[in-house]
Amino acid sequence: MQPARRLYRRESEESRRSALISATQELVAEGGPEAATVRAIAERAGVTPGLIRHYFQSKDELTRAAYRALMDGMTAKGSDAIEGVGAGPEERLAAFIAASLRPPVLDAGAVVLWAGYMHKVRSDPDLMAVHEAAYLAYRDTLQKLIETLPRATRPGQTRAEAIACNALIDGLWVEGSLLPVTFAPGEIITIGLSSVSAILGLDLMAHTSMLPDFGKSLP
Amino acid sequence: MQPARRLYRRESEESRRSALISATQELVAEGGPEAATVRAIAERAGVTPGLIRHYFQSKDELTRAAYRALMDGMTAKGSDAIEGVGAGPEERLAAFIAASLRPPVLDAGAVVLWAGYMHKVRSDPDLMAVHEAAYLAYRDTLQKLIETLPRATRPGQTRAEAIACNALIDGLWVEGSLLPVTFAPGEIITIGLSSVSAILGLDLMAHTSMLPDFGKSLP
DNA sequence: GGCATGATTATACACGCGTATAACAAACGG
DNA sequence: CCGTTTGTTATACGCGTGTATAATCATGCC
Repeated sequence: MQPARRLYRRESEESRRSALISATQELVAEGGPEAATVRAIAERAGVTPGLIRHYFQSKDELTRAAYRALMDGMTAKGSDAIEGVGAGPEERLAAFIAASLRPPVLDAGAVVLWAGYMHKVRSDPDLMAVHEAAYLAYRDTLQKLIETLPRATRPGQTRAEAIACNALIDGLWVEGSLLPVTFAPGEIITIGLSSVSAILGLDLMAHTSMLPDFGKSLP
Repeated sequence: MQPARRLYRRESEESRRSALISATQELVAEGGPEAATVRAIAERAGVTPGLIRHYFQSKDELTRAAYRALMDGMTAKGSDAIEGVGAGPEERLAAFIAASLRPPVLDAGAVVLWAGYMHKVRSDPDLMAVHEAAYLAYRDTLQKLIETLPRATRPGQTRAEAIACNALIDGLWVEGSLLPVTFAPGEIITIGLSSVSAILGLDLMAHTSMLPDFGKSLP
């Protein structure tokens, strides 16, 4: 009497791939890259290890797919934030910034996941291209939002401003996620909005009325 | 005739420990955390693997020591930058910022090293304390520099400004290191200085005359 | 200059990793 | 309802990992 062979259901290629990618992301976010072993990923995704090699040529390919999905998801969340919001340029910019500095984007797991892939990004040209595309897409969205503001600008000015605002948001994203205890609730968003305001020479804080979670949180 | 036993010299505990720590940092910077195996570290440090356990109770302890050394070194380089420079508050602040956005601090290896430890920082309370101390020390230096500026300030203002400037510098540090090709030489420093200027309401670019590598690099 | 000390090397072990391949069974067409 | 296909499981292999322990020899002391 040996243990019965495990029962299973056949599923679509798409659902299996996304389950494996999600499992990989979760494990890296929780325990760093070394926690995302083939066996752990399979268990998390509810399959046996061998199946990974049926959908991905190697573990490395799964890793790349997971990174691509991460970056796509993060830029998508930023774009979503400016979809439903009102037409005023300041409101749209404020919503975009706030969305990047609030869960689920502002999240320690996301930062650890992002950081865990960093060295692979530098050594793998394929991942480097993904990273660069995502970074430039985010920055470009930011720059376009900045260019719609009612201001007079010098040539080249908005590029520098977009780089600066992007860096500011990135830095707040990392620190706010890693040391949440150090900051009061909403403080990260407030600092982000007022600093971007200073860089661009306007007042985004006056356009936050329709932002969620923004009652009276200024420290 | 078997191969002769390897010759060696006895060295001080301090030199062996620092050699092992440096080897660890180099390997993580070059190939990520998984490249820093016990055997690779030993080879890089010019010893055999067993010696690591003679100076560190476990590989994990060596890892922690390497992270501590990294953070201490980075904050020290920032402090160094404001030592020799002139007494003007703006000049000192500008020198501090520029030093953080230039090699050897602005360096892809350093970013990869920093990122490689991130998940351990989150899971190990000891490393978390090191991270928090280093972050707050850096931010505090920044805040003190800001407070010496000739300006009128509201209570709590400089804290928020220090957080913002710190985040901006961090973001530029990461992006400038990871995508150096995307930026013109000196562009990162220029953007850092002018953005901090905007946040603080002054003009640091007028106080960069004694900065190295700052001839005519404004894009 | 021989001897004790312990820094350093050498060897071995158990374990987990990614990978390869064979056995099985769930779904589908006839 | 049987046969084929192929998604899925099961098993095994080789390798590299961190660790433990024994052997050795460089060094300082008397």
